[in-house]
Amino acid sequence: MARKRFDDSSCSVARALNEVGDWWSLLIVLQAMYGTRRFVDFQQELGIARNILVDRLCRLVDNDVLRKVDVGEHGPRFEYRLTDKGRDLFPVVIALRQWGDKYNPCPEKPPLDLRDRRTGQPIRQLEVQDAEGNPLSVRDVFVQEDPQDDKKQA
Amino acid sequence: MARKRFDDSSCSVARALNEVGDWWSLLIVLQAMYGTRRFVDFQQELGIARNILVDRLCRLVDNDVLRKVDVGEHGPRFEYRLTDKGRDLFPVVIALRQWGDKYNPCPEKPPLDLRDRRTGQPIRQLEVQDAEGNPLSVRDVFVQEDPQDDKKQA
DNA sequence: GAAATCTGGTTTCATTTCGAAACCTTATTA
DNA sequence: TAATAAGGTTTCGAAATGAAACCAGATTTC
Repeated sequence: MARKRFDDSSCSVARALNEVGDWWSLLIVLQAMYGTRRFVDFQQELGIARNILVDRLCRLVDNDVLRKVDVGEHGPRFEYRLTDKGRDLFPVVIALRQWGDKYNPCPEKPPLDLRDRRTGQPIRQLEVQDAEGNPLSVRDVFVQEDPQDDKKQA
Repeated sequence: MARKRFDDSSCSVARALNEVGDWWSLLIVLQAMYGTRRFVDFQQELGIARNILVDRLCRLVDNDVLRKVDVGEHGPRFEYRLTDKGRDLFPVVIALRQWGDKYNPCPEKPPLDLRDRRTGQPIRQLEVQDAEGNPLSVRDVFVQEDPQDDKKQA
């Protein structure tokens, strides 16, 4: 892909977006979190063009977000399953979902109600927190400059 | 834009990606969180083409993620500032950053060290939690079906 | 055992989008 | 008066996208 890429960027957000920052990749990961595993199912549930889906699945596999597993006992069958790295996108997806629910609720339906399987309770609102668990806003944080200048521990 | 859009999608993640799900929008928001406000600064710091930047800024303004403020006392001057909605993308950005730091660390530099302005301590790792604050993985959650259909308990 | 089907793709091609560079307009400064 | 700055717009070639047709191996159906 010839879009400007950021493989080399010193910003890890940019590098993360490099892997899952296009229109489809994160939706594919989301579908996978819902349990979708097979090519045709991704295709139908997302309504994505097949060639694009191939491209994205390959890229996600290359980036170790998904694993392609041959389950073909009768006929060609493959499954695309989340890796640990892929599952670790859970907070990203949840953060996006909560933001979407807050600012762009669907007028008809209520938002999807995600709950803890164990207790049946809704999950908590994600928030950025300080070391003690107090909520932090954008303005409450700063970037600690490279501590190698002043001799700090490693 | 003629990419498949999801304005109508019942999935709030899809609707969120609709607003900030392209290559540049979230990076613009990130820059804004770092304090960038002016057109030329976004352009130079991100290395984005000017026409694309115009398009994305307009879209972010339309979607109420940024506000365009005329600060032109002498000559044309505008600032693009985060709205509350834009600032609420903070957890999304942090989730992406932490994921990127974990799986795609920059080999040379250490990751950006975000700290709490008040205490100087690093911020906490984001995690999805249940009502009591215990961590939840993808597999620990389920989608509560619309409770009006069947009278189920949790 | 031949035909239709399912799965997981490729290929082709028209339409969009991207990115770079040139240009434009208003206003300020040298 | 000329040069510069800010914030765009225009143009154009290159790349990505999406739809639909095609393909190939294996399998069920008749």
